[in-house]
Amino acid sequence: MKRRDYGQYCGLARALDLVGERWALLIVRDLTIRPRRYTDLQAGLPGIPTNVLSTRLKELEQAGVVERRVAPAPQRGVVYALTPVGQDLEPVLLALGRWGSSQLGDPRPGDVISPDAAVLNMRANFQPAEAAGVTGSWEIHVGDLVAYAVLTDGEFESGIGPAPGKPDLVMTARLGADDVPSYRAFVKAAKSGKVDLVGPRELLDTFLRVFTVPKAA
Amino acid sequence: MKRRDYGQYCGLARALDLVGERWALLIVRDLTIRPRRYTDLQAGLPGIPTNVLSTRLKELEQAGVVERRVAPAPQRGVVYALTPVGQDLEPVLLALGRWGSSQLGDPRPGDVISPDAAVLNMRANFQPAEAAGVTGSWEIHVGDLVAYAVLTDGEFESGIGPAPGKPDLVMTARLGADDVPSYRAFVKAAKSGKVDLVGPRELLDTFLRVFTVPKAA
DNA sequence: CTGCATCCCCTCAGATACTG
DNA sequence: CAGTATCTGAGGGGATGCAG
Repeated sequence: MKRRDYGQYCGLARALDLVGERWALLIVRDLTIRPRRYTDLQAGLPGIPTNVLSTRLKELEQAGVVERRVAPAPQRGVVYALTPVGQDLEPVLLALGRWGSSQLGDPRPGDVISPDAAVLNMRANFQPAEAAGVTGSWEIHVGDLVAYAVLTDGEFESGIGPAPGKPDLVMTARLGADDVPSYRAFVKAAKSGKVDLVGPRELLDTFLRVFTVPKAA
Repeated sequence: MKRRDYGQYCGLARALDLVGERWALLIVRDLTIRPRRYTDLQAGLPGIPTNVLSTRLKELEQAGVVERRVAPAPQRGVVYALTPVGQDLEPVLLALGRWGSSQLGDPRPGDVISPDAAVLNMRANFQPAEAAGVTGSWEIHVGDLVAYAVLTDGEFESGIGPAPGKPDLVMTARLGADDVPSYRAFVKAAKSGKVDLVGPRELLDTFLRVFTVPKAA
């Protein structure tokens, strides 16, 4: 299998050789949330041709970024997961995601908003400095989307779906009719008080402090 | 001009829409070092077809990443430079560069090593914590490549060519016959003492502390 | 000499259909 | 569920042409 490459001895060029092909980093994005099956990835990447997904998975596997596992008895089937090398891509995803977010205006009609994107966005907004020593758990509801964040003495974990265990604060955004259920929309709603809370109110401020980027001066 | 896009309301997807096309980030890489002319870019990106370079520059311009300037009297001609938005991509380049470097083995025959790659690599290795309060200037020679780094009370600047002003320390790597003149090769040489110095020896240790990533335990 | 535009070829993305 | 097979067309790779 001849892979075309940039032919430069350069970290950036090598990175692009490995994960620069179309769709590759979006596949990695979905896998950072949790391991997925083939059809999960298809569903999370609207518009990806099945042959491209198939090809990318093979390439990423060969690159040592993705691991193909045959799941054991209970559910059985094929599951794709990130290798440690693939997990090391998270800073890249966050850097790209932050930059892209700053270039992201209002959603255009037809834009899909996936739960994975929302969780990535929350992670990209995470402020480790503000989180130092903080413990707590939050559950986020925006439209159909449910996600959670758990802080254990500053250690951050997040994912799609209801929080594992009982969350300290459940937050449900009250969206306008036209609002798309994104992490952005949630934060916007939360900041303007358009959010229903189940739990202590102070934890909302904590959340906003730890999980949003402060406005530049 | 209809640009295909991922159709996701997601920072990462948007970033890839804007700078995810082939060659785009390598063009940005070269422009982070300094503004360039069309032919400079061609020379720095061996293998890029001229029509692709032309197309990318237009796309990047439209994306607000690159600015096309018509240089005034002295040299006259067209110069491409990064806009502030484009400069904000530096964390992305560094993150990708770091990851890619970790996946970068020995240079393969035919691999080109460009000065831009070397400077990006030095920047990616920069340790702000170690640099706090440090002032000094270094000039690096590896094969034909000359680059410099200047620290002014922790503020970091770097580029291709001889240092502006008289450098505190000039370092020239003694390469083996097979060694490719990369930043990596320089660091390797410097760490093993295979480097000729003009200036105080302690500054070499300072350099290695500030401009290399410490080995993980 | 710089700064592209044009042409041709061919790979690869995109879409759909189909199979173990 | 997890892909493979097949077709089409856009766009990358490479060479060349040409105006300012």
